[in-house]
Amino acid sequence: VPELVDVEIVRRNLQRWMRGARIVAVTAADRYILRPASPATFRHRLVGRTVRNVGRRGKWLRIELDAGLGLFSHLGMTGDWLTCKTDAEPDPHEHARLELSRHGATTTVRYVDPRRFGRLVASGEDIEEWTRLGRDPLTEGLDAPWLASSLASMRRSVKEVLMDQTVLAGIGNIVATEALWRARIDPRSRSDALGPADAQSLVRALQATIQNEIRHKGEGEGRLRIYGRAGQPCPRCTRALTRITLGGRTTALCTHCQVRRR
DNA sequence: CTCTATGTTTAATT
DNA sequence: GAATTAAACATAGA
Repeated sequence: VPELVDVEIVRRNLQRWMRGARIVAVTAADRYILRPASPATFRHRLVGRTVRNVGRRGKWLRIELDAGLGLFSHLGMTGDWLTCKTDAEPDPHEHARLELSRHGATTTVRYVDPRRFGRLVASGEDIEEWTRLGRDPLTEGLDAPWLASSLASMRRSVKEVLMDQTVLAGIGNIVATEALWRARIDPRSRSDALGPADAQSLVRALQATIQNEIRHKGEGEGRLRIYGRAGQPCPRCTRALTRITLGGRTTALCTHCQVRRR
């Protein structure tokens, strides 16, 4: 459940379930996922706190509590927050459960994450992973001159820059792959070889891809044009899509209509 | 059995 | 030193 649009949907759910509620009980024991790693310390920081708001930057969630505390949550590859009945049996991959009370009504939410790449951080101040995030395309918007200067200041491939969370917060492998196809830019192009027109194309492509994700949320993968479709015809020029590895991530592209900038 | 996976960090290699 | 690549983390599914 990992790219920005999915995380935003989780944020809205959490906001609805938790805002204004008091945390009356916490169950959590996974020293790999929790920070601080001590489950007792982690639990004690949360119990008794009231949820003021649920925020998001990129792929990070921040459940804002009273007393200046925050519960930061990254979903990794397979993390998700769900609501369940208070007496529900633990899910096999459940790693945290919060019981909340609001106007006498009880709500239970739980964090489920089969691969356990996610993190839950209970902290009295904003964590570094949060503060060093770059611009969030959904909440802060994008503009071409800013992206152009960001691209020009780096010497990595354009795809790696798009996925750099300190530049753009929330862009993952799917959105980066799709947006570069829409913008007709070869993902291997060095970012400092892109000009203002390329930046403008990319801004539009990113916005279109993200809006398409919002529109088709929960509709499976039919929404994607080239991600995971290597070997199949390019939807634009019908030539077979190629598969490469870039920055350690699988990338689909059309070597015919995505032009490499030099 | 092998390969791959929406993420991120760290170690190793070039 | 910089840049690229591999490995690591855990688990499920094709």
